[in-house]
Amino acid sequence: MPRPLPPRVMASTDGQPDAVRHHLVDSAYRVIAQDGLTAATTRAIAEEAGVGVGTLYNYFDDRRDLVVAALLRRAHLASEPLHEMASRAGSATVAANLHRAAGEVGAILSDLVPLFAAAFSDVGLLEALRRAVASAELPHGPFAVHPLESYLVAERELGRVAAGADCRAAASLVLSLCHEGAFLQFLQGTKSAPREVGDEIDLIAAAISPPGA
Amino acid sequence: MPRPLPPRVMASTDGQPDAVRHHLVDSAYRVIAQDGLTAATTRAIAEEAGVGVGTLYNYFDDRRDLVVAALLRRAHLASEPLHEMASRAGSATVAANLHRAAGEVGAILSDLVPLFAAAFSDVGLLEALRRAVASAELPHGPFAVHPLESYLVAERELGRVAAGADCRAAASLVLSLCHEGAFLQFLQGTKSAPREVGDEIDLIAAAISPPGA
Amino acid sequence: MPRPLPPRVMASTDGQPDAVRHHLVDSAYRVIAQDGLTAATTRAIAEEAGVGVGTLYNYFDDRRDLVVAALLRRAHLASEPLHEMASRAGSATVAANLHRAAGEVGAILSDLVPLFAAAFSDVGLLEALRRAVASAELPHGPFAVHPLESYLVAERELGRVAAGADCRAAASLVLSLCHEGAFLQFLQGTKSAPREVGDEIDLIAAAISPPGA
Amino acid sequence: MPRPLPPRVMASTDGQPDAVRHHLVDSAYRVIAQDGLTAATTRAIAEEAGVGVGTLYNYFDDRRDLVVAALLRRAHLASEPLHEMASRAGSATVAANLHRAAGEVGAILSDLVPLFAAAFSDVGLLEALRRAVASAELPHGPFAVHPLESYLVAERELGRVAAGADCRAAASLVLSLCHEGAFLQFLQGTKSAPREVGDEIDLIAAAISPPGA
DNA sequence: AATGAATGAGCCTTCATTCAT
DNA sequence: TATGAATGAAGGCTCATTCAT
Repeated sequence: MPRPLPPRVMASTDGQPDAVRHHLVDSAYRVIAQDGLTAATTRAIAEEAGVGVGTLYNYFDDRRDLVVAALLRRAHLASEPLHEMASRAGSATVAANLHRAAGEVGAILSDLVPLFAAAFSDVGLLEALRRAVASAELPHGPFAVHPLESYLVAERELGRVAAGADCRAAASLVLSLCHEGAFLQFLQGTKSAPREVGDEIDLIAAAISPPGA
Repeated sequence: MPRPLPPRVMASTDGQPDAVRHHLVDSAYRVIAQDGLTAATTRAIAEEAGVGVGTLYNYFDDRRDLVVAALLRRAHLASEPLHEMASRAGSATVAANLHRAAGEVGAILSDLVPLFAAAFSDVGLLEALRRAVASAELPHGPFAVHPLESYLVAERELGRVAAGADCRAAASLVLSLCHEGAFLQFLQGTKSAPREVGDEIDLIAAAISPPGA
Repeated sequence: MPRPLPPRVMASTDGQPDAVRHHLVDSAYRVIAQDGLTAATTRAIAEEAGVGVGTLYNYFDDRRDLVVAALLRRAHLASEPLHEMASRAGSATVAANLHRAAGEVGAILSDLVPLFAAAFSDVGLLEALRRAVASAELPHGPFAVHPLESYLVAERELGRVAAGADCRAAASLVLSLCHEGAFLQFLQGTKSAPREVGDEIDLIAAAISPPGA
Repeated sequence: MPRPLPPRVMASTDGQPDAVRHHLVDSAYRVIAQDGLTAATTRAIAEEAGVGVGTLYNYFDDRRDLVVAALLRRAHLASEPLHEMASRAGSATVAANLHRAAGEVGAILSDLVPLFAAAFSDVGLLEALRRAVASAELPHGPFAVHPLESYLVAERELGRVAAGADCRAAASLVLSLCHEGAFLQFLQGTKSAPREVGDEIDLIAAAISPPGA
């Protein structure tokens, strides 16, 4: 007699399998984000989700599956806001927009880096993650280069970026900076001040500014 | 329960406590690098070292101690070559030197990033690592910024870098690039081609080149 | 990993959690009684119970919890028969009843003393035991003084014990005797003859007998 | 090259094998008394004794041997003062002397009971202890009955104890009382007040006092 | 298709004992 | 004969997974 899902879960998923999956994936993410991958036991995840342990196995083959799904879904959700970036072309100044973008990307990566980095501890998990990443993401380069590059290209078309500037490289540099910032901040402890990257952004902005500026 | 270390170990350590410690630390490193932190059980490390499990506890308080030592020692060893960088000022071209430096740093970080990132999965280990890092390393910024910055400053004094160039920011950008490259490469699998960062380095080199160049 | 408890266990517990708990507690008792606390490893207890090790942890927080429960439950069970003692007032002779009581208490303590004494070797266990004993038992003095004292008081009211006799002290002496007997017998080996305490009981009986007797 | 014993040990033993044995036995006792049998590891004992672990095995076959020796030697030492008891016959009052004896025996047993009781946790140790006890001690009854009985017999000869009194039984009762007191006090925690046994002693004293008293 | 008790492999750690020095 | 590093069996405990309900 398949008992129905508990009311609380039922309410937010309506029992739709996909919605339940998302609920479980989000619960897994929350546990990992809060207490680390090591603490993300099936029991902890089930508890966070408000379901029985066994239920997890009705939606995922095993714990690894669920964890990988949590990492990827989180990456997807987190990077969504980035896509509006191109629409800012022409407004404010290029340097200001890059600063702002760096802040936004930095916040996103502060979420993601610890998760993905943690996967480095488990070769099996890492391979599963690699397969998933290879098949679904990053077709042309590192995380989220695209939106930022698109923005710079748009600015170049507006003449606010030098005609010959390598927008891809510039975008890539900004992202690298954010990436490393997130990595180091987590390594040094969340309580430490976020890394200051203003000078580096300025340098990039200067490098691609049009000759007359 | 024979007294001396097994011949194989004896041969390479001569029974010197410090040499044995190093041997154990290196064994731990090899296991972690190859199979991930999760696989670095005391048994696996002892086996890799050719030693009984109990022996580990004659040299380290606990597994964490040993793992932290492995990470730090590796970081120390790996970053040593960087310090000759400043001596290259004036030779070849600045761009070429930066490309070369990026290659070297990239190789080093390919070693280190997976190790440190793996620690993100274990809150306790991470804290121990933070303490160790905070007390012994990185006094003025991210990993290894110093040698590269020193090199650029030297070049600036030689006039091969623009007088007003922000050497710190430039060095920091190069390192971020390498850092992210190492991270992504490991995420995508060691077999994948190392990330191409030439364009980004060129952009940086151009940004700091003296006006007339 | 079959779901239900193994048939043998299922048969005697019907799967009722409380019954299973009791089954485990009794198994723990048997191991401790037979082979000593040191031999009462989680594996040994699980084996005696016909259950997997992990199952123990579904019913108890840790080994100590289980052991304490075993000691207390045994004490409870063993001392139950004592409570009918008061009803013997007036029958037979006081001396005969004391002899009989000594025999019964002796048997009980032969069960209990080895268990509790064993706990003396483990400081942590002892403290847990102290807390349990302090909170749940022995409110007015040593183990089981009450029933015996009640009996003597009843006899005093019947005039078969001297009016001024200190029933508490007399009861306490009888119990001390039994206690030490159990201790020494266990120390000398179960096979040795139980200690002869007849003379001591006679002395006590004489001390409290009414003047005319 | 047999290094000599460390100076500190050498000083107090002069290197005499028997003195060294005693030193080790005493060290073992101190560890057991302070932290319990569980804490009496070979390392802890060796440390307390100021010698290397290996040295223990030059004087004892194994840890058990040493522990048994510690328990027995301590019992021997502790009960020595009791032997002067007989000389108190005729002085003060019998009751007072019994109270005093109870106090002294109680103190001794507070030392011994925890040690012997702890041995109950280890069947192997217990058997070794039984053999030792059987061969060397307690020929006629429980611990230290003899001195106390002798004292009472002497008093009887002086007429301060009833002619027909069973001195053995009376002595045995006093000892039982002390024994249980020590046991319970340890069970309830050293900090708890020592058990009050005055009334019981009075009862015994009254039981054996001469008719006219 | 939800559950959670049962399971046992496997983890980290301790410790009595040995033996080359 | 004193030493203490080396050893590995064994201990307590966790946790991914299964399956009867």
